[in-house]
Amino acid sequence: MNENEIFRALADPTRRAIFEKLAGGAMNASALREGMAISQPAMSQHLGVLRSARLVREERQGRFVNYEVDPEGLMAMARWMAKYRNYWPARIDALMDLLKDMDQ
Amino acid sequence: MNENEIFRALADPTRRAIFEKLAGGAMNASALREGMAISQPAMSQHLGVLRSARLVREERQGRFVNYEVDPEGLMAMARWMAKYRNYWPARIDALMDLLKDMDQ
DNA sequence: CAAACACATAAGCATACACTTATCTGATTC
DNA sequence: GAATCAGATAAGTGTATGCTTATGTGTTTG
Repeated sequence: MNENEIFRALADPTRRAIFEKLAGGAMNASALREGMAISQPAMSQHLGVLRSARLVREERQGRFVNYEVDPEGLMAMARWMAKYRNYWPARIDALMDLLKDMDQ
Repeated sequence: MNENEIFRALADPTRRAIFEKLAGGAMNASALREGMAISQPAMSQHLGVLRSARLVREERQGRFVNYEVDPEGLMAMARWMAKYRNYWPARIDALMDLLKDMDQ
């Protein structure tokens, strides 16, 4: 699927920090920049990468663009992990089985 | 933690292919190369990256080195995902709670 | 409608990364 | 112990990537 984009997106620590911040609540790009020592274009580019990986989604609100976590990316990651559930400790194995069920 | 190494390691499609192959059963580096159009040094370098991310572990056997999936890397990934369990669909949420319990 | 604002895109640059071709290390076998 | 084999390491190279400084696009406000 788009595993490649997902793992590539998360391979960058700045993008993981952005994602983590968004996980704390939806925010626009300017608000995300606060306390992050990152230029406006860089933020925009990072958000673009996260968005095309479906880890994040946007919603225009006037002249602001609100960003929030998109569960789709996390789901795709879980589906990838589910393939290797035989390598999980026994207690986790049951969890992954359920995950697999969702794999419609 | 070593999330950085993990996501970086998995960002490369060749390394994911190697990991997937190892998930099918332990193998030495030469066996891994079969049908993979990859040079011996490239394979060795990829295995080095996967190993330092703890996605894979090795065991010397004579002049061969046997590689296998190391559950530690997958666990670390799951722990990362668990942080965002509030963004998972309800049914998955319960799974992630249990996962979090393992987080000793 | 002009200025200001939020954000995206363009273009250029320095570094990281995946590959290559040697070469080295360590183990086995004749 | 010399040749061979499995694998690691070294060094070099092209491309991807994350950044920068402009500049562009769309929206709001005076």
